[in-house]
Amino acid sequence: MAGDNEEVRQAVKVYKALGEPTRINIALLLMDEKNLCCSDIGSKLEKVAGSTLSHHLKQLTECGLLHTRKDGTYIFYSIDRELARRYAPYLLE
Amino acid sequence: MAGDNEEVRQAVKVYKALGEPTRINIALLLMDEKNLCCSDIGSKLEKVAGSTLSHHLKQLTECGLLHTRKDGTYIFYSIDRELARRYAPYLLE
DNA sequence: TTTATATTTCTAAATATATAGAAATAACAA
DNA sequence: TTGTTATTTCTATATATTTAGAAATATAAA
Repeated sequence: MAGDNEEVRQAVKVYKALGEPTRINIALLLMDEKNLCCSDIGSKLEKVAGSTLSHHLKQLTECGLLHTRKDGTYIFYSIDRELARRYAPYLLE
Repeated sequence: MAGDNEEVRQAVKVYKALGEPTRINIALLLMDEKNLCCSDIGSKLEKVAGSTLSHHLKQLTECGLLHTRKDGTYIFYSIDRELARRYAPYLLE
């Protein structure tokens, strides 16, 4: 079927990542503020355990939607705007 | 948080619907061919039970991405291109 | 070194989803 | 009416996901 190619597989991953309230909110947060670390993000959401947050950030990163920059103990997350534009430009509004 | 509004809730539903291989393939099929019934779609996918297909079509319809038109025993499905353009213009490529 | 902070990994439990067989419903055809 | 086809709903099961506590890792600060 159509989806047996790499492109569609990535689209599925991206959409699966965005198809969950906490994660789409993380993406929306990062559209506004370009660099936030895990605990910044945690403080802007309501009551999420660190381990849960880490899990969500992993999914968003693994589908290619987030990039990371390590700085000391911190990891700063940012959106791949190119990819957002491609698959979900709705986020850019 | 940001996602506590209707718009974001619909985005989540749409992305959740598209974040699954069978369903994104159904959406892609319907981008090409404007009106297909349940069994047409089934014959273009590989081995899906009717009940499973029905379940997927329900999700795609409930998030607003598909419209239905009943004609006798058949139900014809079509994409809401407006909504696809809004949330996932990637489908239009 | 000891302590504190940021984040991840491990583990387990609760919940959700995908899947399909069987029975039900609906519309048409013979 | 009886039979046939299209689709859905019901039910159950297998699999995946979400969640978070606890332990582990990594870096920096005192």
